[in-house]
Amino acid sequence: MGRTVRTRIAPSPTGDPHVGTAYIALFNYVFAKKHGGDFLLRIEDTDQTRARSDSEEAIMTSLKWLGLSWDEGPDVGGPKGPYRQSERREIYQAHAEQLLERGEAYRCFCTPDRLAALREEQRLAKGRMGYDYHCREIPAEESARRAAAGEPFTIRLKMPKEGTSVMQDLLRGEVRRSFEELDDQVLLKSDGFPTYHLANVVDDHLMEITHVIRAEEWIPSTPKHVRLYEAFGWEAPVWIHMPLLRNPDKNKSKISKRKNPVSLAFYKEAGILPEALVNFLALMGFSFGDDMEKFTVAQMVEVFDFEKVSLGGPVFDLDKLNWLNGLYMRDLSEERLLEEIQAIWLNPTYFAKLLPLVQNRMKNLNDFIDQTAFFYNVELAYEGADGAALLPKGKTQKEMADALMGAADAMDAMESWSVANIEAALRALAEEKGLKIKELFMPVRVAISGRKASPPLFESMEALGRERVRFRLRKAAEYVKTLP
RNA sequence: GGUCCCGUCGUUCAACCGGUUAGGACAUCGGCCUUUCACGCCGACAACACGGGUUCGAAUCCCGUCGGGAUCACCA
Repeated sequence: MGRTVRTRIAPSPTGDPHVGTAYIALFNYVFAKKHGGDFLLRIEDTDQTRARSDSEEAIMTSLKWLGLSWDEGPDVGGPKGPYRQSERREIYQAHAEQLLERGEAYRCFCTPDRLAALREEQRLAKGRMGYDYHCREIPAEESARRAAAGEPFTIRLKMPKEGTSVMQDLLRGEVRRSFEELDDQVLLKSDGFPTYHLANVVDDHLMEITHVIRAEEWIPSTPKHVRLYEAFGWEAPVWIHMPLLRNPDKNKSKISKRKNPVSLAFYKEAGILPEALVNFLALMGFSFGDDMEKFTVAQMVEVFDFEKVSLGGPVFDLDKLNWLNGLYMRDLSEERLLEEIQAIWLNPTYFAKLLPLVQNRMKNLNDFIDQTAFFYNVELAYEGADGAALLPKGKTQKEMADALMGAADAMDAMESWSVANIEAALRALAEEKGLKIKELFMPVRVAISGRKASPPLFESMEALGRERVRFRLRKAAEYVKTLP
């Protein structure tokens, strides 16, 4: 020991900052601080096709909002930078090259088509899945010649074909897995970018990460990482796999945006205080001791120990979060309470957004309150005559539930949140579902405003924000199933 | 399906490496407080997945079964 503890959170900027990211970040942060170590932020943007431009900044904003600040990262820099993987391409290429020279890896010239066909074949045969070593034995000279000739290739790690991989997990003990079921993982893609596996191991080593605290879903691929450390001749970090947050559905599946709000932005819009959210996240798996449930991150740092972490997949339960948040609300000073409310809703910026939407509908100043009420809360009640409009004449519950869920998905899928994009997405959806415009727009209007009469639909949705809109569309989809 | 991980009230977290009427919290249901609601307080309901072992004694240790989850990409 004696080495400074260093942990990291390594999110991929592919969308809205995820509650699971905050969850894992919290434990990384707390563990590092407990041991007087460093917590770093590294952006894993090696997938050029999925990265979203504004996502990285949103991630940083959200983590800061929660009070989880990093000692080194893309914004603050640090001695082991850069902290953005897209800026480290040469490093990965050099390391892949090194593995090639050592005979620990090889070039693979298989096309995506061939690999897809192979997978399909294996799936049908119900046999062993994974790469068939097709290119593993290509002689070095031939491999070099084909590469030089411009033939596209990936670089794969040579895994042992037999034997057992052993990994020590701090929380779970020894985890063994036979090499026979592990194939030769691609390390460097044909576009020259590394896969997670390579980038992650290289960076963790170069950044001197001592403890890898990540989600359980990584357990199956950890043997590949262990093998990589061996291939490089490096010392592996301590592995710690946290349980996965779960949906409140029957099976407790891994938390997902189709079933549960997962965006940190949603919780902020829902009026949750950051200290309550982070406290709640801590409760997922961790017990403070003495039945204490309300505590700060600083207090958690004091007492933290992985022995106080349990492994069952915790269900993310909004009820308890809201109760906890209420506790924090009551503790707030009037000054701070006022500040918070002003910051989120009662501010000129937000008013400026809403006023144009309702001005010509107003007969007096007080109408503003009535007509914009739905912009200031999260969940709407659909009982009553207006709610019944979620189900247009001649349409079935199933059809409309499907359409509303489709709308929720469409809202998520669009690149940037704008009035024009919202409208285009909804028109496309109506077409796709075979609905008349009003058969879709009225239900959507009711879903997001709770009323049949509302300010302009797309502008209202835009002002409401993506997350609340998606939440309401999902809720309306559930509600419509209960309609007569 | 193969492999791996997990398994205490509906949910969450306890019960130190075997001995408890299995505890706290959320939710639910009662009651008190209160013009109402909320808060607060009091109370009720409610769990060791199942089957074998080991042991004087098992929620706790071992094995099996069942259940759930994750994973099997040129995504992370």
